[in-house]
Amino acid sequence: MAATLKDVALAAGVSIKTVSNVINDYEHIRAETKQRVMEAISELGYSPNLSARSLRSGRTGVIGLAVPELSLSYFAELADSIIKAAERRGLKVLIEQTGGDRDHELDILSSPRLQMTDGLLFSPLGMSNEDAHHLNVNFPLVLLGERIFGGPTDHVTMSNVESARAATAHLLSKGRRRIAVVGGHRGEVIGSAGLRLRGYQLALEEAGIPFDPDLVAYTTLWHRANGATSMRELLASGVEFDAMFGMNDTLALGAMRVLQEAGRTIPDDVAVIGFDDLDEGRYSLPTLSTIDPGRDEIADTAVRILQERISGREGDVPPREFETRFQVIERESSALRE
Amino acid sequence: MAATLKDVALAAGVSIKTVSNVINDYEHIRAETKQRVMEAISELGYSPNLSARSLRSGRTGVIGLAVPELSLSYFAELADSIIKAAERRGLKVLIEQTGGDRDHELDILSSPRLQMTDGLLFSPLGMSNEDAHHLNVNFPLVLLGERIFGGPTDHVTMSNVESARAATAHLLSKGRRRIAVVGGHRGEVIGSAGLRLRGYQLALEEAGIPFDPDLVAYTTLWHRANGATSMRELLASGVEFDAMFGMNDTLALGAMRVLQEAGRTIPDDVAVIGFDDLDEGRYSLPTLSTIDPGRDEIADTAVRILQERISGREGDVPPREFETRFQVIERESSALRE
DNA sequence: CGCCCATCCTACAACGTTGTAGACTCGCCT
DNA sequence: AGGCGAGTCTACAACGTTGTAGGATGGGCG
Repeated sequence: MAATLKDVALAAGVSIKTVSNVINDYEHIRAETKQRVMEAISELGYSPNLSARSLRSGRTGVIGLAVPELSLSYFAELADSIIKAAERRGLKVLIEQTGGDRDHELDILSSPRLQMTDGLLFSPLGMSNEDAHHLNVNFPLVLLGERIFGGPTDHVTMSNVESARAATAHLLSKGRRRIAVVGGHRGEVIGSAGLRLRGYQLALEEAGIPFDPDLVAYTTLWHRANGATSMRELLASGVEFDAMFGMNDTLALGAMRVLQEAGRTIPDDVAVIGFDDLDEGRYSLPTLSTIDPGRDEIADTAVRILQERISGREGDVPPREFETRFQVIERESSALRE
Repeated sequence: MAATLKDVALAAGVSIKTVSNVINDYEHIRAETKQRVMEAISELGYSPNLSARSLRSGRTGVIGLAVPELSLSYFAELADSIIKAAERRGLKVLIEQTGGDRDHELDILSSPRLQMTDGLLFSPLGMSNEDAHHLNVNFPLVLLGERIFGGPTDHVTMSNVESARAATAHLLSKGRRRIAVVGGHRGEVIGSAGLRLRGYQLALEEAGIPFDPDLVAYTTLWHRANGATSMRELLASGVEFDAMFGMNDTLALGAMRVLQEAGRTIPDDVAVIGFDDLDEGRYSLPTLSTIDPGRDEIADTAVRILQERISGREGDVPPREFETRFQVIERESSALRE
């Protein structure tokens, strides 16, 4: 059906290798020959068979991206950034959803299906630091996220502790002293929840405010529903607070909704800040203060170093850690006179 | 590096074709031989080279999905559903972002890069009905969305007219008579905006209410910002209305936010309904009434018929149109005594 | 004049897989 | 006994591409 090098070669009266050379911009070709080949190519509508090319070269030009779910806005926006970054580097992205499930994640690391790709950007949620050794795979892998640190691969992550500290400090700077936290994971030390909670505690410590465990609401997932439920629990518990730090924007928005239902005014009664800088927070009522974790920078760095590993130039460079710059974004939900 | 059939064959003391047969579950193999091969396979950690396989078979097991942007929640949730539907059928999904740009869209239809896939799910935004002939491509293609009707390919779409009519009828049933519309596209007949506006008009007609052009706010894109801007314009224009139909949830949420800023109570002053059933609308304040367009059904149907076309069993079946079932979902933003 | 080198092109093999054709062994039927 | 079909396995070619080795031509230089 589709034209091959052979067809073009026949039409142009040259060998297939010459056609291949034309396509690959080989230098030493007579202008006239080149022209003739080009004409044959466009006449036959030839375009190279990528499977064959990749069989020969060992490269597919495709990278895999494994995330929990695209319906979680954070990962949708991350995927968006990554696809754009990959496009700038001539790569395509194949997306795999793990559902945040550990078994599914481990599956992907060992699955042969992934061989249609040159490397993998991997953002686990179910795996924990003890699973780090599973990252020892024989294909290029760049780890994203906050579940595993010190693993055997390159790792790109946001500055969780620092930025959570800045978020908390921001609320403190508004005169708030009783800051609730929504989204903790019980017992977690490493992982977004653990790290961000640590940042929160550090900020309190700096301000000389004792940590009150009753102010922390724990959730399993970080969906809107969990934010809502957590906030209901906090309110029911009767604990007092004048601010809230949502471990991500989605949680914060879910919680904010419940706060308002309960008649609390934001930011006057409760000042709120989230984390992730989702587009959604720009149009909520009130607009949501947040941490911009530098998503584009994460995407760009991740794709760049994955490509470096794929090209093999860095063969024996030891695993590297990258932390991106963050920024506190003040919007209405925390806009109080300082 | 990686083991090949040859290595396995050598280790098991059989021909490579026998190994291939074992892998492909060929019937007539002695149990003992099979066992020996299996052992060699797991010992060497062999897994088939998909590029070679796809060169031989002409299939990659990957389908493409071209959408405007994943950061638009609707497309993120659509992609989520499609990836899941594809997984159920043993397919992987490669995602391409067009930015809703016509040139980029046309590019994809002619691009050789797509040859790493067996077929394409294509959701254009920039192309219009006059571009329909560009869909005449030599690879399996299933069209999604509302930009092009009657094109040369299979098409899966939601019931735009019917569901917009139902949405409008819902507001009418709440006693509302002046229903503003946010998200019109000037002059558009075909396309989500055109069709949904038509549904709106049909509902009015049925209720014997004259159509007032001043109630329609036009936008270019359907982002939150556009919903917000449109609503500001409507308010500034001084036109009176007691309800609003947002052509999608994102617009509705952006507009709702402005309405509330302006001191209007929802749903008492203005009843609101959107379109898409985004997760976000479940946790907004107030929660957003909407149309569930049957996203999972769209995804499932689209992947199914694409796979049918890929398998070629339907060689000469003419292009088919599929319309999914929709549902009106009433939430707080339109919850009035009837 | 003869040699060498650059230019331009070609033949062939190889990447790892699967389809095709066929070899060989049995047991069973005629 | 001979033939036939089913079961088991193998050799070979082919998918479309690119790397390698090398052939042919012509110009420059000793």
